[in-house]
Formats: sequence, structure tokens, C-alpha cells
Amino acid sequence: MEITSKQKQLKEYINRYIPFSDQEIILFFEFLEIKKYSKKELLLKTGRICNHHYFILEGLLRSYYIDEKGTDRIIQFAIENWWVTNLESYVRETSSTFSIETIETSTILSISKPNLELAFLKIPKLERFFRIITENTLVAIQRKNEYYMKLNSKERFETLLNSIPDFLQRVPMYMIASYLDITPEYLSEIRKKS
Amino acid sequence: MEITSKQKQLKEYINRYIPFSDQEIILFFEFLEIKKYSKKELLLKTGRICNHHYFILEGLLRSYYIDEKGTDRIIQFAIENWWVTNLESYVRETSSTFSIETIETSTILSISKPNLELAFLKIPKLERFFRIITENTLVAIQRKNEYYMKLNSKERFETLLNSIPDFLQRVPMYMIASYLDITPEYLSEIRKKS
DNA sequence: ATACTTTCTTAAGATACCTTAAGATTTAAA
DNA sequence: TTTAAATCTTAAGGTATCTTAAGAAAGTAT
Repeated sequence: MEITSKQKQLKEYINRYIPFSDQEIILFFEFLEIKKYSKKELLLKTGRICNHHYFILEGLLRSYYIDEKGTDRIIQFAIENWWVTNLESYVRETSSTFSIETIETSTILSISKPNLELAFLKIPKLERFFRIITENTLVAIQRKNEYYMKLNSKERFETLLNSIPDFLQRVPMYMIASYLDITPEYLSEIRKKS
Repeated sequence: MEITSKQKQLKEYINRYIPFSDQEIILFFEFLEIKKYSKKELLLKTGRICNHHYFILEGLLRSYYIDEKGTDRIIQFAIENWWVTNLESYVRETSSTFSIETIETSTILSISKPNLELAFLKIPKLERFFRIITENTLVAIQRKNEYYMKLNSKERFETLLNSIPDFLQRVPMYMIASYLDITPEYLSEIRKKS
């Protein structure tokens, strides 16, 4: 049986961490759903329980909440070949404190909690794989914290651009400001000085 | 075979997440080392590769680094029944960007990376257990981030005291200030106002 | 008990970043 | 092509928090 290009993309991603055969990918794919989203569609809404893991085949998402003043606060961006979820809400089955929304038109794979549990039984290697990507997520979050503590706004901005250069093209400045936890006005000043 | 009180403590902790029999605990214990540390001893030093997971049976630790101005910056405290490591350093085998040190006299279990891999083979359930505690760590870090973004210094201080009330007795103020990412002088002002 | 070290406080001046408000520019819609 | 919506910039005044420096209080060792 031939594998599709989307299956191939997922396989290449998984193979970074664990060897998976075409057979295993095809088997895993049966537990997944695929869906295309247009701009500004919600995958997860604040207040709901998150019961999926999402894998971005194509596109760009943001996780954010709206603070008491009504301002969007972006917690995280996510691009192609990233897994996204609200792990706290997923694991504890508590209502999510943030939303996940597309910034661009995006193609997303998703797996529900019951399906993931079934998949763990059918493909035991997956347990290890999900431990590893959870570890990686943790490392990424710790990195972000670290550079937040160590750097001032200007340095945070530069670090972000260095790590994902095409962000300037793909994400509006005011969203980058929100992610950096500064006002758009102040980001504008910072950029002027550079 | 009777289990020791330390084995019992670990068992009770693990049983919060996964059922483990006395037998399994005794088996797992063979992969662990136990050691007593006095105040201000290092478990992990900046620059070294972290190749252990640590479990605190008793005592209090901090993770911290020293910034370019020579000031200690505390990333995390950890108390009884917590696992501690530098996961990035452990997973990627890169040199650690922070140190882990005892604040109080502490009794610590540790497991080395090779031993943990062996233990995964002998006790497959452990793989799930470590996925779960990694998830929990991630949730805790995300929580901390969230309240850092949402709250001002005074509110952060109050939140910390509410979550771990005996911290005031166990940890000096200047360390709490460091953890809250403010100066001791400013923390002093905040507390005066309360 | 005395001296030494660690921890905590006070206060004045400095700075990073925010708020508000308005206008300029770019992008999308009719 | 014109209009409306979204995004970005500028500037003035304000606030949270820092820096420096010094002294007070508490804890520990001789």
C-alpha cells in the first residue's frame, strides 16, 4: 500500500525521534482526523475541555487568552510540524484557560483522547514518542522562560526573529508584541532604534 | 519482603498516578541511589550535563543560575515528593544552563540515565509514569508562566504564599524575590504595603 | 557574650515600559 | 476604484520597578 504525501510528512516527523514503518504510519493514521481550517478559526475555545492533540501539516496557529482589560495575550505560536494542545486541560480534563486559533489557512491532523489511548495499545512505541514530544515541548517552554527572564524587550524581539525569521512576513507586529509581552507602541519604538 | 519507609514514601507518590506493587517498588529501587546532602550542596552544576532524575524524599532545593551581573536568579524551588532535573540537559545531553542546590539538609533519590533506560525495559509501566510526571512538570511550568504574565509583583508574591504557605519559614526573602523576578528591596516595599 | 555574617529595610534618583490619543499606512471589501 | 478595516507609528506624560547606598536586625560561630 502506497502512503500519501501527508502520511509521509508525519512519518518523517516521527522518524526524527523513533523509527516508524509505512505500515505503522498507516495504522496510526486510522486514529487521526484531517481537516482544513481557514483564517481565524478556533480549534479550542477558552472554557472548553481540550480533548485533542493537533499536528500542523501546514499553516500557523496561536494560543492566546483575553485578559481582564479585553486585550489579547498570545502565549505561543505554532507552525508546520508542531504538535499543539492545552496539555493541562487535556490531562486533567479541566476547562481551558486559553484558545487556539489559526492565523493562516491551515491543514491540521488531530487525535482525540480516546483514540490516542487506543493507539497506545495498538502501537506501544507511541507511548515513548509522546513522552519525547512532551519533553520537547517542556524544553521549548523552559527556553522561552529563560530568555524572558534574561533578556529585555529588544533582545527578546531579536531572539524571536533569529529563531523564526519568516515570522515578520507571516505574523502582524501587534501579535508579535503580544507574544513578547509588550505593547505594540513600544515594539514600534524598539524597531525604530535598531 | 518488607518495604522500608523510604520505599513506602516513593510507592505512595507513584501510586497517585499508577498502581505499583511492593514488588515493583523494590525492583525499581534497585536502580536508584539514595544520598543525604547538607545545606548548600550542589546536585548539578552549571556547565555539566545532567544525567540524573532526582526525587526529594526530604528537604528543599532550588534551581538557579548566575546572571551576567553576578546575581543569583532562581528558576524553581522543589520540595518533598517532587522530581527534579534539567530535562533539556538530560534529554539532549547538552551542558546545563543552571545549577541545582540544596537550601536545607535533604535526602534525595537519584536515577541515572542508563539506569532509567534499563528500568524502562524491566518495568514497562515506568515509561507511562515518566510521561505523566513530565506532563505534570509541564503543566506546573505553564501555570507559573501564566501567573507571571497575568499578575504584578505583589499578586505573584501573594499567590506563591497561598500555594506554599510554609515557604516564608523555609526560604529567605531574597530568594523569594529572586524567584518572583524582582529585587529584594522592592519585595520589602511590597510587603510593607500589605 | 562578642564579633562576624547573613538577611532585611529604607529612601532618593533613574529607567524601562505603559497609557492615551491621534494620525499614517497598508490590506481587504464593496 | 473607493471605502472601510486592520495594522503601524509617533509623542507626551505616567507608573512599576530598579539601582545604589547605607544602616538595622537577625542568626551563627568563637
